[in-house]
Amino acid sequence: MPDPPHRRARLKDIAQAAGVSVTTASRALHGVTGGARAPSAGTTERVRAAAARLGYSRDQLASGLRTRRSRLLGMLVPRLSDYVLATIYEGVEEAARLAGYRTVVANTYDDPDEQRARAEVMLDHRVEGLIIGDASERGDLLADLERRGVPFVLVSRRTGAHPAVTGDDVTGGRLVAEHLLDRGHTRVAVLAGEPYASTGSDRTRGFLECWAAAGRTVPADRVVHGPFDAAGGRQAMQRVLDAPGPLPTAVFAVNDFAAIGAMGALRDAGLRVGQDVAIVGYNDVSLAAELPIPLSTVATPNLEMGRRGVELLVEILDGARPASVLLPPRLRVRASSDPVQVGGKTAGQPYPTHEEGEEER
Amino acid sequence: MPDPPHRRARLKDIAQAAGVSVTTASRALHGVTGGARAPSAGTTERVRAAAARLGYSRDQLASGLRTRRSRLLGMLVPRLSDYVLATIYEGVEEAARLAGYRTVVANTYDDPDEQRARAEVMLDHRVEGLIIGDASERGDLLADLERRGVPFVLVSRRTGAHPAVTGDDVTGGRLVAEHLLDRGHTRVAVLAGEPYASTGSDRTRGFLECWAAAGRTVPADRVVHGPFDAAGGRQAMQRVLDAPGPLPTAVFAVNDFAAIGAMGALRDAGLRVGQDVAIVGYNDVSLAAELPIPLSTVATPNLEMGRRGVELLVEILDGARPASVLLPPRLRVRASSDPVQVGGKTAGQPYPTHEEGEEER
DNA sequence: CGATCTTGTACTATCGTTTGTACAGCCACT
DNA sequence: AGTGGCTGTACAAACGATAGTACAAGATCG
Repeated sequence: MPDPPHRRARLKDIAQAAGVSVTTASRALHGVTGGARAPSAGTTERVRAAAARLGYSRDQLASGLRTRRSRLLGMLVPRLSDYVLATIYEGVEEAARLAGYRTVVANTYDDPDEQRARAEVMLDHRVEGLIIGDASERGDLLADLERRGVPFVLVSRRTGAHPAVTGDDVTGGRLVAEHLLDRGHTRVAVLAGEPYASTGSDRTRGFLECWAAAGRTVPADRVVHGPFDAAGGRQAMQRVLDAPGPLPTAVFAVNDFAAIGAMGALRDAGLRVGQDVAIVGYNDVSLAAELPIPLSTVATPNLEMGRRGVELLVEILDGARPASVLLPPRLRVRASSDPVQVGGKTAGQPYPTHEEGEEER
Repeated sequence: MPDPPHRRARLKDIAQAAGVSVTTASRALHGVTGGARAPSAGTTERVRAAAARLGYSRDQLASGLRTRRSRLLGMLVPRLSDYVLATIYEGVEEAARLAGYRTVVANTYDDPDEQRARAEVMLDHRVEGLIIGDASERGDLLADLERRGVPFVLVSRRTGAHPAVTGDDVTGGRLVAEHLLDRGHTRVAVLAGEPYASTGSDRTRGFLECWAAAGRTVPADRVVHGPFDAAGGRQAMQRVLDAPGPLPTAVFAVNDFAAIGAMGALRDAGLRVGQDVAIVGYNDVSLAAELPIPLSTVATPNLEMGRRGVELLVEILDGARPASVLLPPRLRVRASSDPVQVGGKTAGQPYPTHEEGEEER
């Protein structure tokens, strides 16, 4: 027999069933705060039983209205179909749950207007804080939020002095440069991602600084911006290939998917990835190790980033002013930049080989 | 100068500023329903102006409490870092917004307990309906929801007679079988995905039925179950390669990421994808076309699936009993199953070639 | 054995919004 | 000129839960 449709039990029903007042029912079900007294053990037991029997569950809308606490955190991402951000969100969701919060998430497609609109909707829902995964140099949302006193943290990308949890992208870029220098490369191209995202620009900067420190240069037309996906990587790579001058022997793509797209473009141009051209990506997406030509890349602790983001935000909600967090990157060398792994044949001079990619899981 | 921290304007403040009652302010800001009368044009204008000036925005908690309408839809997914589900969610979010709803989403990791727990939390938040992207043969959540009168639709996977929006996976499997038969393959393996998910099992069934109809059989140990990701695909492929008997000349993986993992395993075994072994995936993820060896696959309209899911749910909320929707799949032949595209060399006998993969965007 | 303290419970106001109804003013009509 | 119909506004009661406080009963003390 179906229940009367959509009639969830209210606290009043529980109280009635247990023969107590709503107040007592409320206090029996959830710990007592403040100076009020707790119901007796017997009463508590009766209320609990009644609640279980009637399938009671608290109405979060009403509860939140009264307590002025939504226990809700909002997250903004460029888009969830981006594996990296989706993974970060998984970390956010997990940590938020542990901390007693729920989360909502919205795609902003890196559009400042969307970003603002989605943030406002979340604030209408009285989220207690925001986790911003799409911080960008454009738009004034962050300054505005700060002025209004809305608690927030950045994850993945940083900008300005706002509290952020990011990978140490400058170091990551440097690791890649060191690796490629170590393998004897001199002509290199960088697929640098979107110019407004710190992830791409920091990785690029770290790379170029290290490269320059080794006394080598990268011509300006060999640093190409483009979207963080396979199609974007393919296009950017194609632009490099179409440019005049000798082809690069190594490519650094600041994103694995862009790297995969670039692999396609290289192959179409008749070049063998890992032999004629080395390529290194960034993020170590789960796919990277499983590709036909496994992709060298830099691992970033994405789940961890999400978790730490929530922790930081919770600290801020508790009134602290925590410092930003930089998570260490880790180079994973695979066949795409290591001719030895690809089958022994070397491209040009033989490179020294050393295994760095110790797996963790 | 910072506003008094965290003090959003309430309707009362607007009313005061405009010199009217809260009632009138409420009616001026949002259309009037029922038998009540609308404020005059002048009043409405004054209220609107005050609201804009004070930066008012309705408190959804309070509003929802009073109206008993949260305008919130909940979606359950196995995990958002699964590209396919993330894309479906993008469609859901978009359509929900157009229909005046907001959405929340939760990962269930295909765990029945998580699934139930997350659904309950959403119902506590008074979501008006659920979009279930992780329907499985296990667990009794759906029957339970139905009994309780909770409106829901399934997307991506179907089960039982519940209203669902899915791809026509049986037909999709058949398309792949026809393609491989057409190319003259006789020995085939199927990487069939998780046994509890209709996506995998329907695609497998469609494939096997068509294959059988052509008078060919697939030995039981050539139909291997496993996770829908690259690592799962690699493992499943490895199991096929390790089995006794002659190697298959074609592989159907019911998921693109599994197909990519399988490509890795094949390559490790010294087999050339697209020449020695044909491989076809499923979903046409954006990566598939950009791979070094572009992957043949079956395109499923994922965004559309999400959108239609919301439409169906909204119809249900309006009291209708809409029929399930099957979206047509589309075969995209690329180099991984077409030796001509791979560079002219054929594996065994020459196959007829025909281009089917007209792009849309 | 009466006064005080403790303990458990209920009463009541409140969060911000919406909505049924009451009411005051105004116009037009007979 | 009196009545009826409109119109625009305000009052007050919800929605469901929580928190401060008041109050009744039992325990404890001199």
